[in-house]
Amino acid sequence: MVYFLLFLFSMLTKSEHTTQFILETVAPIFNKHGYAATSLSDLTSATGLTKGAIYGNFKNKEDLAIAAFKHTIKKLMGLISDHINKSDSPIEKLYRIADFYREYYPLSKTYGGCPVLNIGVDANNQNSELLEKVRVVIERIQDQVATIIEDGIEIGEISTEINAMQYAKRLDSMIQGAIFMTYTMDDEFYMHDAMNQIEDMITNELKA
Amino acid sequence: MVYFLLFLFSMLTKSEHTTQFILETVAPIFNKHGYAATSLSDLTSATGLTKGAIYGNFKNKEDLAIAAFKHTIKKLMGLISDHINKSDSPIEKLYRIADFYREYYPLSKTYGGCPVLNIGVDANNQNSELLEKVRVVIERIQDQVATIIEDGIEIGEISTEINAMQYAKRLDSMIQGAIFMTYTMDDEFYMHDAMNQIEDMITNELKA
DNA sequence: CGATATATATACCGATTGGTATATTTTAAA
DNA sequence: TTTAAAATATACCAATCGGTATATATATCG
Repeated sequence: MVYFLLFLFSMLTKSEHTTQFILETVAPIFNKHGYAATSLSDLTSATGLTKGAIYGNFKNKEDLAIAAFKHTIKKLMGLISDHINKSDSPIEKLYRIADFYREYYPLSKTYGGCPVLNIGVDANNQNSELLEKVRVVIERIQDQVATIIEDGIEIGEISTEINAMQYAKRLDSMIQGAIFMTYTMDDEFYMHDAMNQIEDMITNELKA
Repeated sequence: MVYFLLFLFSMLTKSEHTTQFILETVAPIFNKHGYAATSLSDLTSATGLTKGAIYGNFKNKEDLAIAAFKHTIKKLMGLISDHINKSDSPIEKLYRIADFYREYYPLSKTYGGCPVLNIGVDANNQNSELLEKVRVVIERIQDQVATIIEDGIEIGEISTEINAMQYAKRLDSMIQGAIFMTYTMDDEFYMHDAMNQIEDMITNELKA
């Protein structure tokens, strides 16, 4: 009975809540330190739980790292989707992507950095399963941007000359470069300059 | 006597040769796996030496990692300088930078990846001393590119409208983004597309 | 409440970690 | 060739690693 009421209100059982709590606490640590440099003791001291609790909710360290990555991605993708979908116009959505990333440095810091960049670099040559998850996320992001561009072409907002997927990849690459530079140099110039450049590209290259 | 002859021929004593050998063997490992994920046993088994030999040549693991990073940077910077300096014209030098990076993926793989990207991400939130070395390298690269642009402005090859340092940072950011995407997706499209874009920028924005 | 199931804590495992003190080997110079 | 010094190997250290078996505590439900 109590279980049913709990389920109605929060959609989470007590144990599911613990799982979520672990993910939320642990994700920034994996994101900041990388897989190998994150020890179980880091995780127990951060959560205040013991290894027993953690291994009761996750099979092993790798499974936890993968779940933590997915957890952060889900949150970030939700935020950018919300921001983009405040407009219906494809070209406006593209401007909104640039607008979103202008605040990405302080925002992503909350999650311990950009998970695509950090886990992407960390997993390469190290953890093929985690790397595959990053690749899937990148492909999903690019598909979404390419779809926006294609929609824009269809309704005549964007030039028919544009190769949607190629352009989506180009934008993604520029954004990731700006993220890396901003974090490494601790200087938001890179992010803001890249977004200025992307807005110019939308105006001068994409607009029909 | 024998020492003097050795010095004449190779400019390296036996022990200096060992130091160089360790660096050359160890640098790609640190570059691929990151600092924390590289263990002393990885290094001893790769070099065929023992911990005694390694700690006889380097103070500790961190010092070795820093020396290894500098070692790889020195080699890569030498290669790009050689490539660029085949031309005297600033605008040609910029085209030559794009040309160099077209082959950067297979080239940098030899060294275990791009040290700026890999160590930059790995050292962030982990190793402030190593991060500082990466920042110094990035600043040096940007200074060199900015100087080329300034030279181009001075001799009338490049538009006076251009902010040299800002443009150097923008190019650097785009290149690093292309490196990250190329490595993470294992797809040279990103690198080649970015270099096409950069060549267009040189032609359409920089040229006087 | 009492019984059962679930979740968490405790205690422990062998293996590995970075690092060091010392023994041994190799090198350089007389 | 002998000797002193430098370089390398060996053996060891306490601490920590990821993981597990088991004990304990906490929910859940009849």
